Amino acid sequence: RLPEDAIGESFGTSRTIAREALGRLAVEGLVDLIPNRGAFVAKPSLDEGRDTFTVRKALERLVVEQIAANLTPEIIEKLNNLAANEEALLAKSENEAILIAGDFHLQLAAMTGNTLLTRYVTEVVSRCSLVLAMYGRPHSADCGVTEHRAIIEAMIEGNAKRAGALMDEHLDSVAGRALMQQPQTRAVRDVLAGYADRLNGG
Amino acid sequence: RLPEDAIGESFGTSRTIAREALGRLAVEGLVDLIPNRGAFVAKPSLDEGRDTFTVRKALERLVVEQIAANLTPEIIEKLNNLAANEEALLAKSENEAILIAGDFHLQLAAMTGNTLLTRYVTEVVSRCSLVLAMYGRPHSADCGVTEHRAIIEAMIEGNAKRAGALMDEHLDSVAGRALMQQPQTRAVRDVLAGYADRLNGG
DNA sequence: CCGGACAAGATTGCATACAATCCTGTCTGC
DNA sequence: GCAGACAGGATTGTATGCAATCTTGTCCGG
Repeated sequence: RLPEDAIGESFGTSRTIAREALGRLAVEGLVDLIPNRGAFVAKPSLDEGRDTFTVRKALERLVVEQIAANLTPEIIEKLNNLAANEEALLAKSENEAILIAGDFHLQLAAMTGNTLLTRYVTEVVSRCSLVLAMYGRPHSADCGVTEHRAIIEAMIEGNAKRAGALMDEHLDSVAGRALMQQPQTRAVRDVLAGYADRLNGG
Repeated sequence: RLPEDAIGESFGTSRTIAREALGRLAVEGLVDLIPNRGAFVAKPSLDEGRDTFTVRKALERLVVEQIAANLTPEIIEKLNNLAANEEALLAKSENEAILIAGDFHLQLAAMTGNTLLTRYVTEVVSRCSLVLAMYGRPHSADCGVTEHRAIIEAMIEGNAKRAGALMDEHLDSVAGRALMQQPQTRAVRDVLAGYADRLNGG
C-alpha cells in the first residue's frame, strides 16, 4: 500500500504532489490505483506480463529497424560507443547489470529521434522490469551482452530485417527465461508474492 | 489556450478536476502543457505527425497479426459483424465517417485482449486524428471501407502476414494522403492553423 | 463459537485559498 | 519614436480543509 500522506511527507511535500506522482506511475503501469482505496504497487498477472512483452517486441523491433534504415555517421558512432560502454560497465560491476541492460534499450529508442516511440519504449521497459522482478528468477533479467553486440552490428550493416529479428529473439529469450518456463512453480511464486505484499503493506 | 478555470466551470467542477483532465490529455498528446503557462491544444509538427504514424503502423500491424494468429469462432463472428456494421453505418451517414473509421481500429485493438496494446492504439489513433485535422485535406482521413474489408478477410483466413501488410498499406495511404503530398501547401496551412488558434484562444 | 451490525479510524475525492510566476499594457527616459 | 522598466491582472502551482467512502475492530444476538 502507498498512502498519499506517507508519500508526500516522505518527500517533504503535500498530498497534491504525491497524488500527481502516483497518477503518473499509474498510467505507466507501475502502480495500481483503486478508487477510494488508494495506490498499490502493481501486481500484473502473468498474462499481462506476456502482453507487455508482446508490445515491447513490436516497439523495439521498430526501433532497430528505424535506426538501421536511417544510418548517419553520428548514429554509427553512438552505436559503437554504446557497445563499448556496455562492455566496460558490465565488466566493472555485475550487480547493476539489470539497470545497464535496461539503459541500452532506452538509449536505442532515443536514437530514433521519435519522441512518442521513446516514451512507449520507456514505459514498456519499466513494466517489463516489474514483471521480471515478480516472476523472473535471479539473473533472468540479464540481457546477454553478446546479443546486444549482434544487434548493434546488424544495425551498423544497415540490415534492418536482421536487426529486427535479432531484437525479437533477444527479447524472447529474456521473456522466455522468466515467463514461459516452469509453469508449475509460478503458482508457488504467486502465493509467495501475495504474502509478501500483505506483509509489506500492512 | 485552455485555462483551467474555464474548463472547470464549463463542466461544473473545480480546477482540480480540470487540471487532472488536462494532465491526462497531455500524456495522450492532445494538449500541450507548458509550465507556468497553461494548456494549449497540441500543435504537433509534421515530423511529429509522421512519427506518430510510424508508431501506429507498428502497433496496428501487431494487432492484426495477433488476431489472425489466435482465431476463435467468436472472434471471427466479431470480425464479420464489424465489417457489416461499418458498411451499414457508412451508408447511412457520411458525415460521421471519420469517427466510424476510427472506431474500427479501436475495436480491432480491443479484440486482441491486450490491455496495454489497446491503450497505446487508442492513444495513437487520437493523435493521428489530431494530425489529420491539422494537416489533412478534407476527406483525407477517410478510411477506405474496401481496405478495411480486405484486412478483415486476411485475418479471417488466418493470414497474419498478409493482414499486417494490408494494414501497413492502409495506414500508409491514409497518412500519405495527408502528410506526404504537396509539401509546399503545408506552409500555408501551418500559417492558417496558427491564425485559427489565435482567434480561437484569445 | 460464529456471523452480522455498528462505530471509530483512516484514507481518498474534491473544492478552495494563498503564493509564485508569467503576460500585457503603460509610462518614463533617451 | 523607441527601448526598457514597472505595475496590474491573470493564471498556474501547491497546500490545506471538509465531506464521502472504505476498512477495521468491537459488540451483540443467535
